[in-house]
Amino acid sequence: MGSLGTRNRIVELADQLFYERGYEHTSFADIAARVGLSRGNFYHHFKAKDDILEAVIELRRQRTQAMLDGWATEAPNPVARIGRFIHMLVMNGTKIRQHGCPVGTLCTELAKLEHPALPHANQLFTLFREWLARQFTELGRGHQADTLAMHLLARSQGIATLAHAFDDEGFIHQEVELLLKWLHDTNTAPQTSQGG
Amino acid sequence: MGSLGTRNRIVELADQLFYERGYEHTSFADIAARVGLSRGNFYHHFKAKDDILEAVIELRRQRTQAMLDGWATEAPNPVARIGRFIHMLVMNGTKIRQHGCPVGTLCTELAKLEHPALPHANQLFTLFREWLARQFTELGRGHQADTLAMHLLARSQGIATLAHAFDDEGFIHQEVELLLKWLHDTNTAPQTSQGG
DNA sequence: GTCTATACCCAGATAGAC
DNA sequence: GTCTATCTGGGTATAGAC
Repeated sequence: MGSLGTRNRIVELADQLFYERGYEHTSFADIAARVGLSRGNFYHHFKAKDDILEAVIELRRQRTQAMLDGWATEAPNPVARIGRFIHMLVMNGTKIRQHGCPVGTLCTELAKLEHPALPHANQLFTLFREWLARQFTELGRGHQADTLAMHLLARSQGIATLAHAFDDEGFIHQEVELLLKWLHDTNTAPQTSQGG
Repeated sequence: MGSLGTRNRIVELADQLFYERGYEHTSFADIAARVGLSRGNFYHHFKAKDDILEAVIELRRQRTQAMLDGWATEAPNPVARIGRFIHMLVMNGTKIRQHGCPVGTLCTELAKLEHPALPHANQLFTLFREWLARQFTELGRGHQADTLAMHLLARSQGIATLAHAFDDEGFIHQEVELLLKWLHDTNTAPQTSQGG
């Protein structure tokens, strides 16, 4: 219990630091200081830095899955569920302005490092992609569900990147309105249109 | 001339390495090895790593400006000019798939590092933003030119991020088609619409 | 202008006492 | 399980010979 608690605390705080400062820029000393542990004691819980990264990604994966499951049960229909995804940009607006999208920034960094954990991190994107595609399929858009999912994912990524770079919250709201309009049009337009 | 040539070579190759591996992950040794210089000799040209970064950003700024100037003279009208911007995603598709957008990935990394060169790097975004806004203004969209510019910039960023993460070239082509359609619709739709 | 040698620091990682 | 002390490597940066 004590051990598990400490381990969980490490992963929790490493998760925050990796998001705020990036993976490479976060040192053991940084995490240890925030947890309140000595550096030496660290290796009792994790043999290597890569192991902490894997644990952090796994934590994010589980939380993302739980969030998507929650949306799937709370929201009454696919349009409302996709609306929850879009609304996430507003809900997390402050964090996004400060640190960008946690998924996008991590995957981009790991790709540049050619880090072996990259495929694991990309699963976070895939989780959203497949969940969104499932919603579009339920809307009768099965033949282009993945295309629509990728389109929405890309729009969200771009919004997060620019809101971060320009530290602009109003921009998020503008773009969220456009996305909701797109979602509506996509559902009422002829089935051959992909939106845009 | 010898000195200037070496300095330019350093900046040129540092530019490539920062794009491929990221700024923090690129060491002096990496650059020196690619240039064919000893580490010691490096400090004859640049006192600190930050100085190389500034020089790289300045190089990119000048090249971006020259590219935008070129588009402004080559393309006969604003729509064609904006089309050049969109087409950049296809032209640089291979690099984008491998390393992402050079502007977006640099700004995101420097933001996480809280690096003092971040405002300088953000100028690269601003260069595109203002150039695009000018094109929309010429199309009679002055009252929402900046909004449209930001929208297009965000779409491009998102496309680059996902093409990078999923290493997917077909996705770029799909999305470029949607962007061209959006550009067309934006020009024919009533002036109150912001596109989407 | 270019090199070798080296100082210096901080990171990841280990050993072993308590 | 936690600590201090320490090793090792790689990074930035400097000094000084050629």
